[in-house]
Amino acid sequence: MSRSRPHPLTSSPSARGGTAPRERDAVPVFVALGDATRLRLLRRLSTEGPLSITRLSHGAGVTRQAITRHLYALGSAGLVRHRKLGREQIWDLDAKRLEIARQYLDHVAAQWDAAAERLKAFVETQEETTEP
Amino acid sequence: MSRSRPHPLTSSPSARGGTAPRERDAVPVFVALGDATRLRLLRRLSTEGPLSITRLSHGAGVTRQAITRHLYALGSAGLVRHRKLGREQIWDLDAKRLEIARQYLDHVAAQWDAAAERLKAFVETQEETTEP
DNA sequence: ATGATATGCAACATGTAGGTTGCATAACAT
DNA sequence: ATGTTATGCAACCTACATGTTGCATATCAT
Repeated sequence: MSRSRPHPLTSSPSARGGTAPRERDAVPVFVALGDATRLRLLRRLSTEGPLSITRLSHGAGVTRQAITRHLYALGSAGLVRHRKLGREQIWDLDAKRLEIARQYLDHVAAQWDAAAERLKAFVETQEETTEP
Repeated sequence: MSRSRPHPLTSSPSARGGTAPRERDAVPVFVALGDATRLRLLRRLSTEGPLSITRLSHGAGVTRQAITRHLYALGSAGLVRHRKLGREQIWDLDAKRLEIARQYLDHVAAQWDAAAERLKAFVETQEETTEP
């Protein structure tokens, strides 16, 4: 959809100016995404907007404290952030870091695109040398 | 770069035909990607082509057994596969599953794009409205 | 002031990821 | 036949992620 359009929110420095995202930077993002509860939190935040811990805990299947930890996990990966609002703590997506994460994903996907095509070409020429 | 071009290998059904990838399916992929050693393995496979366990172990910084485990971890996420070739075990990327993984990433990225724009619009109009 | 609500903090249990070492086995080279 | 190379298998260790419970504290509503 909006895949190759330059984003207005962030000027996307690292991926464009020649500096490809390194594995080291991508790892914590993937780690953060590697949990069903956290993915659900991200989806809720991306569809319902900013929410408090308590609201995010409802229907989550785990305790509020567990949700709190997941939120901080997402936070240290730079995917979400929070602000205090009265006695509530409101969490929302961090657009800036989200853009960076998106570039990681794009980068990985592009790598795989290239690899897939190399693989295709490879298979076409190598098919018979391996096995009967 | 090759982001919006329809892929020849797989006709990208899920992003088009309505079946969006669920979190449950994406989680193991992200888990597999959430490790520096494994990302390096994927990168090597995507640039150097199919390699044996021993070759993948060289310069990896950990033991061969550790690499073996990482490879099987990537394998159970469907990102790589292996075949026996003499006394060697050759690992390579699994193009089919890779395409599915790529769609996950695209889906997530698209979600975030939309959320980012909603956020932008939200901030522009909501700056003063605190609570419902 | 008082009770209800939202969160913070800390201790604890448990599973498992990631790594190691040691030895066994299979396939190759000579 | 024999040594070398590539891998398999298993036991073991350690750190940490995930979840819990219990209690304390801050904020709100009345």
